[in-house]
Amino acid sequence: MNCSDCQIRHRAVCSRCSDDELVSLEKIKYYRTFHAGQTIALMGESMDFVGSVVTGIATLSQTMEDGRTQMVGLLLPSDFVGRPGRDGVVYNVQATTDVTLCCFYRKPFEDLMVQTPHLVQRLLQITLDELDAAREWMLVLGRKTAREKLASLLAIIARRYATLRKLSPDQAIEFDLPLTREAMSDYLGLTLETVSRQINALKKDGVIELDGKRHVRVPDMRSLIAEAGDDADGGFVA
Amino acid sequence: MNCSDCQIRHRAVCSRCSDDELVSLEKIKYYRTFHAGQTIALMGESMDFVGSVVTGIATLSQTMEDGRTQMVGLLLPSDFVGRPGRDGVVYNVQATTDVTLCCFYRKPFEDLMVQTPHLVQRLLQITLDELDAAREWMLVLGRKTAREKLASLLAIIARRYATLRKLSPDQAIEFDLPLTREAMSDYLGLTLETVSRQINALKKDGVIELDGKRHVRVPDMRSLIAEAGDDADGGFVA
DNA sequence: GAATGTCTTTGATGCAGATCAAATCGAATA
DNA sequence: TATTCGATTTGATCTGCATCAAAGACATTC
Repeated sequence: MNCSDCQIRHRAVCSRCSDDELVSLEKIKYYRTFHAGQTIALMGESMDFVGSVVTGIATLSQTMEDGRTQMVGLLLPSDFVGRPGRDGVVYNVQATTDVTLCCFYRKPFEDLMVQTPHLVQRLLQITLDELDAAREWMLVLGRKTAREKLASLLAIIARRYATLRKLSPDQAIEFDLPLTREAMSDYLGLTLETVSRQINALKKDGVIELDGKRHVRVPDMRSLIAEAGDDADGGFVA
Repeated sequence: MNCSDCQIRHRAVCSRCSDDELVSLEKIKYYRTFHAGQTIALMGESMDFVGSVVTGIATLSQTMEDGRTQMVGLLLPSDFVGRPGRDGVVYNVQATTDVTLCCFYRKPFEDLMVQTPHLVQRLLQITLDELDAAREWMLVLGRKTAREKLASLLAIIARRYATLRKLSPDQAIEFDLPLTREAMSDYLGLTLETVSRQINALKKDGVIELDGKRHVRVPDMRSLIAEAGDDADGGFVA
């Protein structure tokens, strides 16, 4: 399996590399899988690879001494993992579902960065995207109500699924929630009880449909986005 | 005035450039000042420069249609401004105090980026720092109490002042608050009344001393950090 | 030195979401 | 089919912060 075989073309690293660069990347590439719930990297440790998510979902989170935790990143397939040029990990990285990563050993990857400027350009753009997402998320955390927070999260996930499956933005979207109520609460700065109540409120109001506890159908993306308090086109990616 | 004359060596752009690169940067550099309260760039517009803050304080913020606003970035002297490789501005950039920017025209700057890989490396590191700060801030917004939020903000500002003035982290720090109560509330996802109450509570408890409404003295950084709920060494930069 | 405007403080009250507690559901296992 | 255990829902109550309202505190201008 080589880079262009990955089921999903990584937005992250090799999707725009030249053939030569792909060959160089191939040499330092390996795949690694983690089980649901498994820790990928722990805050304070050093991480010897960078890479991207091929399948599954992982999260980045921060924890206070007393146990309060806040998720600060949600990694879906094609997202980049790692901090090129730095060895310390500053958040906990955890597999939420089973996860396959396409990894590159960090040291040789960094050597490659020195040789191939355009790889660094690419990483800069990825990082700017992550920064935009983080800042959009700050607005959610700081200023939105619980209902708007839930709608925002569902909209993000729905949008990503639609993109991965190449659906038009108009049609109804259906997907399985990749997160537990608790993980959602960590994402949104709420308690899991509030998450449960708000999801069911959105269901009662017809904004979403639920089949079981995890399967969600969004009949009309626009009304979900309206609930999220975003302007029509807005809304962030990861 | 050339790049190395800036009162503060920009962490942002030219502080580690070679002489050649500095010469190239000089050619596309200019200074620009904004008055307190003035808008530097408005969301949706395009911005024709990147640069860094030489003096004064600027903020990045996002606003919902109904007027709720959340600050997503605080730019202190030496911080980088702009989004290399992109023209759209996705937040409002505003001068909080009078601000001097050291600007580089964006187009030629981007050309320079292609020629000088190490400049891109530098920008990647800057952006990773901003991302770390944004994520730390997400923990503040999502999980901290009003008192902890205030202590966190004061700690950030105090730390930055200490760094700029090269004070040892142990000694008492004194500074003028660069933000109004309202700006602080936008930063922290609170109301200005709550900000006022919590500041006065911290004063009453001896964590900070106030002289007038803006001048703050932190007799013991460690107790402020403890109030912020951070572990001793933790705490982010911008 | 009165008037005006901005920033800040202070008080009273209300409510969204937290907290505490106990069911209920569903999947996996025996 | 019964048992167990994690995930989720539901209910009752509490509380931290928002909201609404009004009164200082300063600086600036006339």
